[in-house]
Amino acid sequence: MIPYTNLMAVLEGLGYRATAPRKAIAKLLEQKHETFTLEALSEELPSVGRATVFRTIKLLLEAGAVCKLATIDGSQMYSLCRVDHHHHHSVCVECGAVEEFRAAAVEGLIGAISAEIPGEVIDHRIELYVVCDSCPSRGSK
Amino acid sequence: MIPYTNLMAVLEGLGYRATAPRKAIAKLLEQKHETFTLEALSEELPSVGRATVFRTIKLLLEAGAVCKLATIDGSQMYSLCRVDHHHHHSVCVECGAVEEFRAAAVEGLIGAISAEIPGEVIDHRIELYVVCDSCPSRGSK
DNA sequence: CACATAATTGAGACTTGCTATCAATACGAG
DNA sequence: CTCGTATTGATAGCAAGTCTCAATTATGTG
Repeated sequence: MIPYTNLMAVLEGLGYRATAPRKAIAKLLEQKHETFTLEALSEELPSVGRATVFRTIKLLLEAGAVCKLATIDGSQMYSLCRVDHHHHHSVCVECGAVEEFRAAAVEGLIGAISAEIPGEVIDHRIELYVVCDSCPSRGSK
Repeated sequence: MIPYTNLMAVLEGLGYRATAPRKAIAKLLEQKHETFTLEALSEELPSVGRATVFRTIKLLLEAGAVCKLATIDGSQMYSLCRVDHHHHHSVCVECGAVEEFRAAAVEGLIGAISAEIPGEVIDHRIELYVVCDSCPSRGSK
């Protein structure tokens, strides 16, 4: 299965019902290439109740189809995952565009650092904040 | 100046007055080797108003003497910085103990990744989640 | 040291982001 | 088509943090 191009299928695969609100959310998300906040998403879907938007994103988060990221100032934002393996994100601080990357080197580095710090490393979080090529302050290359 | 062993001096250096509430907060923080939440900190200092605790931590955050971290589930926590250069954190998910590390390799890696992703990397966030040696599920080594 | 004054404090109202409740509704297996 | 259960949405609630403003306190100056 190509995992996250069909969010409704992901939810149905987990036994959730295909309701109209969920379909609307899935459809909107599949077209999103930027980070979003739950509040903003809810505003884009006035026909769907706030609580349902929040609940559905939570389901997708548990399913691994959506990631929760931290902004540069620490607040929360979300992003659709287009790959199903472990990955990290680079986020444009101006437009919110998200890229997913998987650098084998990252995992190697984590391993190396693990050896140097006390305790057992069980998880990690890496986020890069960028200004993307199409944003004004860079000019389109 | 050894930067963050004397938090009150940091604040005074920035022109802030040495008030009793600030001294109490500074003294408590200097002894903390674990992450904390603002709420918890406020509870530990019943003699200081909630708003003042929050405001003072915000000043220390701006001064770079305190860092804001994300828990493994994305919520916020804070930690005293004991070094004044760029660094990252490893946090014990059980007891909250924080270690600061600076791996030159990290910066090298970020540089290498920068070359591979579109846009200009302007900042990054790396956090390791560990179970430290003195926590029950590891046993003290 | 006493004063003037500007910074600071604290109680509590408010905001923001998210979760829980529960009666009404809609999905979908049979 | 029918029924049982999952789901919905309006709203109340909660957690974390900020704002307001009158009262208080630190500090430079005389």
